[in-house]
Amino acid sequence: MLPKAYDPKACEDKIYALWEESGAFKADAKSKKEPFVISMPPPNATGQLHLGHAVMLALEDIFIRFARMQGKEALWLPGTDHAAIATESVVIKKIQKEEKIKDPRAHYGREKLVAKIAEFVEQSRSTIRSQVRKMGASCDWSRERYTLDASLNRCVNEVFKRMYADELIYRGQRIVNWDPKMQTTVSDDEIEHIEEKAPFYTFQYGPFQISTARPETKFGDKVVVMHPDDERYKQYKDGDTFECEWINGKIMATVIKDDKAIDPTFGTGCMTITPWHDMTDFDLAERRHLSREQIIGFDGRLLDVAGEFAGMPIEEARPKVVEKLKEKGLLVKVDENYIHRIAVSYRGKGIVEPQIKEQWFIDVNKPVVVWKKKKLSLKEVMQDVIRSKDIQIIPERFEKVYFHWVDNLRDWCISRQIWWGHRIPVYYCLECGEGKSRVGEGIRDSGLGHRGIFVSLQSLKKCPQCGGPVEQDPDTLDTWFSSGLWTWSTLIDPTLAEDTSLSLQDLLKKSPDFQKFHPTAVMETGYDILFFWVARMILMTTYATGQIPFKHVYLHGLVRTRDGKKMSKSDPSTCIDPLAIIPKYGADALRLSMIVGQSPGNDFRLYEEKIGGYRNFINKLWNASRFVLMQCEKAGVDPKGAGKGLGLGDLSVVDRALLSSLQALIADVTEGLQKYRLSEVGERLYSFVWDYFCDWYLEFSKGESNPVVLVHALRTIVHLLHPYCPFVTEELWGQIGPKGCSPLIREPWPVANKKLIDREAEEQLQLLIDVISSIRSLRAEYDVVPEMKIPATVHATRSGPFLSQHQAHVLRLANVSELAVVPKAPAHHHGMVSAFRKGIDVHLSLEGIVDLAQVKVNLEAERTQLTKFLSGVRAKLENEQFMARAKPEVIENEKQKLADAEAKIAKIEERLKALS
RNA sequence: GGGUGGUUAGCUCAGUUGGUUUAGAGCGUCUGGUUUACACCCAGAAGGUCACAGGUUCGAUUCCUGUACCACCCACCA
Repeated sequence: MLPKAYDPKACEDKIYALWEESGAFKADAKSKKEPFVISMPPPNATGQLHLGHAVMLALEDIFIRFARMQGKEALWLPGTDHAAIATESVVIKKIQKEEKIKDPRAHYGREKLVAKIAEFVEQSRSTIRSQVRKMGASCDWSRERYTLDASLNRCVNEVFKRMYADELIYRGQRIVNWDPKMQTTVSDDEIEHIEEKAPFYTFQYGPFQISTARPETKFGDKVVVMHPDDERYKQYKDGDTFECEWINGKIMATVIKDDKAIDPTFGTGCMTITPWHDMTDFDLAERRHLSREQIIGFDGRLLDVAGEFAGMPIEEARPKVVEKLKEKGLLVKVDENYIHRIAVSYRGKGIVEPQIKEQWFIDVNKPVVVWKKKKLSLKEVMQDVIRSKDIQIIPERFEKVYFHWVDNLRDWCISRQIWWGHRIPVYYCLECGEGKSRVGEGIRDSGLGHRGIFVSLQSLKKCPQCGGPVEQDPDTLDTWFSSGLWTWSTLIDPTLAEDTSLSLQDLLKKSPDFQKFHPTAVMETGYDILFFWVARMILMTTYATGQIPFKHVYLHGLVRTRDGKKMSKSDPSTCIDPLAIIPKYGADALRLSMIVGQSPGNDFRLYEEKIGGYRNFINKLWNASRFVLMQCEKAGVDPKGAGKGLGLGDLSVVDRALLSSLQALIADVTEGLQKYRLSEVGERLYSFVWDYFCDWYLEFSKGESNPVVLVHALRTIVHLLHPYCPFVTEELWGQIGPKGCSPLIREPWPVANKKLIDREAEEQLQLLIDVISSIRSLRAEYDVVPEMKIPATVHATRSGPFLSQHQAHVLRLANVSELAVVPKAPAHHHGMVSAFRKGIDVHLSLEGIVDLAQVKVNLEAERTQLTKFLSGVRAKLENEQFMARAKPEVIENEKQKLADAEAKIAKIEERLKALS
C-alpha cells in the first residue's frame, strides 16, 4: 500500500537512476525515427544552478519527453560553457579574497592562472551536472559537451580560419568598450547603461562656450564643432583656426561644421571632441580625418598629455581640472542636476571607458555568404532566415526586437584581452616584419600567410615562410564566438575531429550525429540572451554549415520575486534556490509552478506558496492513485494486469462518460503541446484530475466502482502528465503499469479513440452532477444542517428514467433521504425551495426549517438579475441589424438563451405568487 | 529620443483567430464539515462597469487610435 502522502525525497533520485540505466535518455543516430533535438543552453561553468536554469530545464524536458513518447528520436544534448569573462572574473575575485593576492594575473602568470581557472571550472561542472539531474532533466549524458572540448576548439579554429580567408575577419584600430577593471574589451551588448547625476560644466573655449560632464578628457581637444546652419555661428567657417587659452596653456583650435554630430538645440550648439574616448567623436574624426590622441590610459589614469594631472585616476582628476579652469576664469556655469548615462560592464560592473585599440572584428556587411543561391552579408542572412520563417520565434513579437537589433548591428568585436577562453589562432612572424608591430589600419590580407600573419589550426613554432620565430596573438575570443557554434559543434564526432586532414565540411558530412540531428528543433532560452546568443548562433551556423541552427526559438520570461524584483543571490530572503526547494516540495511541484500560469516572453513571479500549491496537486494525484489501488484490492483486481480490451457494452453511464471525456483530454493535451501551449495544457490537466476525476468520478466510484476503468483512466492521466511531473508519474506507473511494461518515460503517447466518444453519456452525467450540485447549494443556502437527510424531488423533462436509475449517487453525495423523479412540475407547497437548471428543476421540502421571507427575498433577487439579462438578450434580438448580419448560429443561440430565461422567470413568478 | 510589454477578483496570473463566457484559475477571505484516497482535504459562498477616452462593428476584455501609470529593451545628445 502506498504511503498516505507522496514523498519526493524518497523517490526522485531512485527514479532518475532508473531512467538513466534504462538508456531512455540516449539517442540513436542510426534510428529511422524522425529526430527531435534540443541543444541545452549550456549553463556557465561558474558555480550554481539558479531558477533561470530551472525554468529552462523544466520547459525543455517537457518538449523532449513529449517528443520521445510520441515515438520520435529525441535528443537533448547537455553541456556547459566556459563563459570567458564571467568565469575569469569569478576566479580572480575568489583568489583575491581567499589568497589575499591583489593582482592574481601578475602573481600567477598566464599559464598558472588558466590552470587554476580550469580546476575551478571542473568542480563547478560536476556540481551543475548533479543539479541538472535533480530537476529530472532527461538529457543524453553520453553526449555531454563543453565549449573547450578538443572537437569544439577545432570547430572554433576552423570557422575563424574560414572567416579570415573570406575576409570577414579583420584586424583594426577601432573605438571599443574598454573595461579597466577587467583589463579587457567588451562588446556593445555586454554594456549596461546606468543613469547618474553628475555636474555638467560649461567652459569658455576661445570665442565659444562648450559643455561637458567629462572635463578630465578635454586636454587634447583642438576642434570645435557646430551645425552648418546654426545662425549663431555663421561668421565662422569650416576650417577657421583660432588661438585659445585652455587647461594647460594656449592651443590652436579649428572650427568644423558638421550636421551629423551636432544637435543645434542642445546646450550651446557647439562642442569640442575627444575622438579617442567617445564613439560619436571617433566617427566624426574618421569622416573628417582628424587627429586623435589618447588621454586616459588603459589603467584608467590620465596620461602625460594631462601635464600636472598625469597619473591621476579619473575621479580624482575631474574636480581638480574644473578647479584649474575656474581659476583661469574659463568656467562659465555648472548644472548640478544633469543626468547622464554611464556605461558599465555587464559582467565585471566596472565603468567602461571608450578607447581606441587594435582588435579583431567580424564584418557583418560584406556579401560573401552563399545563402539560397545568393551572396549575402552575415547581416542579410540573419534577416532572411526570420523574414522567410525558416526560423520562427515564440512569442512572435520578439521578431521585431530581433530585427531592430540586426538592422543596427555593427561589426562584431571578437577579441578579448583576457586569458580564459579560445586563444585567437593567429601567429606573427617576428622576422617577416609587419606582423610583429601589429599596427596599421585594418589588416585585410586575402591570404593566410601574408605580411607575417598566419592563421593556424595547430600551434606554430616557426614561420612557415622564412622559418623565423613566431609569437601567438595574446587575445582570446569573445565567448559567444564559440557558443555561436553550439548546435552543431556538439554534434561533430570527437574522434573524427582529431584527424586534421579532414576539412570542416568533411567533418560535418561524416559525423553521424550532425547528419541525423541538425538542424535542431527548438532553441529554448530566456529572452534576455536573444542578442547575445540566439542571434549569434544564427550568424555563425548559417555561415559555417549552410543550415539554420534551429526551427523554433521559444523564449521564456525571467523569474522574479514576489514583489516583481529580479532575484538576486545577494538577497536570500526573496531569492528562491531550486536546490533548497526540491527537497521540500519536490522537483515536480517546482516544475509545475514555473510552467502553469506563465506565458512565453513574459516575466513571472515565483514564491513558495505557489510551489506549495502544486505540491498539493501532486499529492492529490498520489492519493487518487492510492484510492484506485484500494478499490482494486477490494475487488480483487490486479492493477498491473487489468485494462486491456475494454468493451463498451457493459459499462455504466458514469464509466462511459469518463472514457469519453478522457478522449477529449488526450486530443487537447496533444494539440496544445504541439503548439507549445504549455501553460494551457498544464491547467487543463490540473483541472481534469482535480475537478473532474477526483471530485466527481472518484466520488461516484465510492458508490459503484469499476476498478478496470479506474486503472485505465489513471494510466492515461499518468501518461499525459508525465512530461510535466515525471517523477511522481513514473513512481505511480510502477504501481499501475501492466506487468513487464517499460518505464513510463519510454511508453507511447496515448492516442484518442473516437469509438469511446459518447456525448450522450457525458450529458447524462452532467445532469446527475447538476442535480447533486443544486441540492448541495440549496442546503447550504437555507442552512440545512449536515446531519439532516431530507427528501428531494426532481422534475426532469427528459432523462427521468436515467435519474431514477442512478438515484443512489444523489442520495449519497447530496445527503438526501429519498429522491422522487417526476415528469410534471410538482404542486407548490409551503417550505418548498427550488433550483431551476437547464432541463431539470430540483425541489426540496423544508417546511418548518426555512424562513419564508428569506425564500421570497432570494427569489426576487434572482428575478431581478434574470430580468436584466433578459432585456439585454431581447434588445439584441429586436435589433434588425443584428438579425440581418449576425451568423445564424449566434442568433439561434441568443433565441435559446431567451427561451431558457423566460421559462425560468415564469417559474419564479409563479412561485412568488404562491408565496404572497 | 525610439521601441516592446503590462494594466482583468484583496494578491499572483490565464484568456488561441471579435459572439457558447451573464469574464476564469490558484492563493487569500467568509460559512459549514474527522463523509469508505487526500486537512497538502471536502462542501458551499462572497468578490471584477476586463486602466481611461474615442473609433471600427449588428456585437469589443478581444481589433484600431490616443492618454495615463508601471516595467523592460535599444540609442553616439556633447
